[in-house]
Amino acid sequence: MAVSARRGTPLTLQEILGTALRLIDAGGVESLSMRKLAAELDVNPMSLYHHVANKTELIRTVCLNVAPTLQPPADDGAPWPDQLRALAHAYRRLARTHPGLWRYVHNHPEVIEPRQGGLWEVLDRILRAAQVPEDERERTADVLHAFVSGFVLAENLGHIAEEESEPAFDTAINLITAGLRAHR
Amino acid sequence: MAVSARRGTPLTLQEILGTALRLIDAGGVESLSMRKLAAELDVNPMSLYHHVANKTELIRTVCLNVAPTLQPPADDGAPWPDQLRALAHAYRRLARTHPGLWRYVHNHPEVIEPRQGGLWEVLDRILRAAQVPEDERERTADVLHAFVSGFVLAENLGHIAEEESEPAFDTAINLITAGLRAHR
DNA sequence: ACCTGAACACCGTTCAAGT
DNA sequence: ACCTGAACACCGTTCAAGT
Repeated sequence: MAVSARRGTPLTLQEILGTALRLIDAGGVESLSMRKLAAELDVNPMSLYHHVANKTELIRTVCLNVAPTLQPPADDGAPWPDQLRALAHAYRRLARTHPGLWRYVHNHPEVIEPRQGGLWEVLDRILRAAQVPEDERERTADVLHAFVSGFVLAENLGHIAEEESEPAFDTAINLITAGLRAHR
Repeated sequence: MAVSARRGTPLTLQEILGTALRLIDAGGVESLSMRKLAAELDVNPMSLYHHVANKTELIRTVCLNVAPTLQPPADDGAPWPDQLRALAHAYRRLARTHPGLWRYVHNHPEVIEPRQGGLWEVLDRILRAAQVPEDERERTADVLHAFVSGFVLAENLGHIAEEESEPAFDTAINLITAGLRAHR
């Protein structure tokens, strides 16, 4: 059995992932160390390696657990600009809930490869509704994703003042929809 | 005098900065360590601290040295969409010359605070030419910067396929100019 | 003035040993 | 099966000592 001397309960993967996410939310991925995580769990650092191959895989697992939290809004029949705004809003919300983790994923996109979550399907549907020609749709989706995540990252890093946040988000979405409309 | 036993020449700040930039260009900021840098310079790790306060300050100095390399194109009287494209192009070029360093700055904007380089002045001039109303100009500049750097980061991270790079850049710029025009 | 070696407080991870 | 301690190869940085 060999339960930890310092704890009554055996260590579980869920416990590890939960605590890791908490530490990441608190101080960003940079602040997460295997040794600190183990201390937080009141366990020997090396015990973690019985549940997880290494640090990279641990972070990746945390990411893959959080990713499905993004629930891209379903097609409610609203005009496409409204749906685009709603999608961007959902994306931004997730980023704000886990800023450190989101920043990590954004800088290590390979972690979540291939493009996960209904996000890309929904985006494609919206671009179709916006009558973006088929041969430009994927490219346009890439560009829009880069634009919105660029904005979200700017916010995340405090590059955009708190009280400017909402009006700037409006400006961003309006610019995109106006651009798409003109492109039609 | 006390010149290094292993080297004939005394260590200079310029030499340190140059080698640091070379290592960063080769492997990103993550791969730069004081100890590796010292080894590359054939010097004791601790000698570096005679020329530089610490690692963060070293990287910051490298950044501040590279930043002026961005020469935002001067006002040549061309239509504003062309000037906007040229500005974005210059920005993107710098990012491609030093991908690792650019990524670092982009994720640590405080390094270059306040907004450096003629970039922001030029951007403001262009938005004026595009007849963006005065009270929206700063906000719009923030959004455009976030958009373009979002795109550049996506490229930087290999999120956009090599052969898609140029057409995607076109799509990005066209979307922005179309959006600005409609907003007028 | 400039350089250095030893030392400290951190990392991630391997491996052999404990229950 | 699960946990652990000692050990290794890395970090950044301080400090006292060398020339």
